[in-house]
Amino acid sequence: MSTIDRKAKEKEALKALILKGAKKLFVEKGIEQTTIRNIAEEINYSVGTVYVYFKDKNDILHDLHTIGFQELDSYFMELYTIEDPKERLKKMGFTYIKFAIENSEMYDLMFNLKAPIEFLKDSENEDWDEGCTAFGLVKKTIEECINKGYFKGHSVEPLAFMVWSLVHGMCCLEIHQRIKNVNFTNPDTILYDGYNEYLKMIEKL
Amino acid sequence: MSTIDRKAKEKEALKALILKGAKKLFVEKGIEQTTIRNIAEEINYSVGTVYVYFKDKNDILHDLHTIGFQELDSYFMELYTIEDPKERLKKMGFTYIKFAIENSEMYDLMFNLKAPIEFLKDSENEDWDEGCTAFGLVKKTIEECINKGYFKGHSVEPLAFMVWSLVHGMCCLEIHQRIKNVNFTNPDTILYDGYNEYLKMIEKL
DNA sequence: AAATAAAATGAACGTCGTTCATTTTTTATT
DNA sequence: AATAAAAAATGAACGACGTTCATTTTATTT
Repeated sequence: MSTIDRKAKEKEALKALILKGAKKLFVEKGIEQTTIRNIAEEINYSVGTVYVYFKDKNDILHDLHTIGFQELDSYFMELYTIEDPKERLKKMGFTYIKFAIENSEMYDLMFNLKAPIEFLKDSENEDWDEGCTAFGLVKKTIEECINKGYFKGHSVEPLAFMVWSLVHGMCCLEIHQRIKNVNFTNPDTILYDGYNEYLKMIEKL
Repeated sequence: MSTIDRKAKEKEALKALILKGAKKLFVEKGIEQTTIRNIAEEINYSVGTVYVYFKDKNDILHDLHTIGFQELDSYFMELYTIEDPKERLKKMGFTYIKFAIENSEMYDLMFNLKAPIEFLKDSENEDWDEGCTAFGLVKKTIEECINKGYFKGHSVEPLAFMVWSLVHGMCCLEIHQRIKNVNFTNPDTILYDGYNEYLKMIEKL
């Protein structure tokens, strides 16, 4: 059945093509401003074809959010070479922020927008696997820190949640333009300055 | 000119009525799901009337975001009685989170959505006054802490930004449903547990 | 070459934000 | 009190959105 195999591959290819076109437009002009018609036009297919391969817009958004987590993983790759867990945790914050700034639309989709979560509700698996994996990395690193004697008096999950919230909050304020519109003395460096406070804090825990 | 005065008051009243109707529907069924037609129907006016009093949907959203900050102020009122700045900073985090959880749609509008910021660009005043005032409160409290000898080695603005980001991040993860979909051991108390880590952290700074 | 199956299509539906010529109501003038 | 002028309210209409599905086009099998 080589025909069936080829067909399956073609279907996968077109699905990937749609996602590629969608992502390009999302990055270019924002998720909200991108329509299904735009995506279809971008890849020279009709609107109807998009709906052959995806149930609805949420379906596209969910797949794209999964791709986003793969890209975040590739950012995190460089962290695996860092032996000391505390050093890794520090660098992780930087990498996370870097990803958010360089991929703000994708970041918003992954961590803020309703679409990917709404899609979960309609599917059989209600867990947010991508989030679990990413957060698991933070938890694991903090666990290593605690095992090494750092962060005395702290619990793994609550502390991991706090650290995640801290960098996530910075990223959100930045990408939602709440920083440059508040009169910081140094609005251009406040993200970096805030990250340095994070480093100092880690040392004091 | 009592007629003119009355007219002005009537205009203000109808504008407030539209905002009240809009807010009710926003809270009930979400901002995205609320249409101008919904709002008009809610207050028994025509669609056209809404556009007599507001330039567009962003205009409504911006006014509502301002109202949101007034409500946040009322939450913050209880903080003014706290003399010790460090104690006040701790409580401020709790109050902030409480507001976000109890007014999640308004919170999203105030701190995440593009609409209020986009509206600023089209107006003469580009500053985000509401945000400046709210953040000024955090800055002032931290400044008092530093003046009292706390937080040695830290700078006011970067630290204020970090603290704001920390609680903001928690609120965002919660209201965007990224908490309950990550397999926390205690998903129901993780917000509270995370806040407690925040308290411990403040003590160690 | 004909029959069958699969894939792609785009017109059409209901709804959205928004506009504006028209109607209704209120105010000012006689 | 009747009329003219001004202000306020209206809702049909527009283009664009996500989505559907009967129809057409293309590919595969007989």
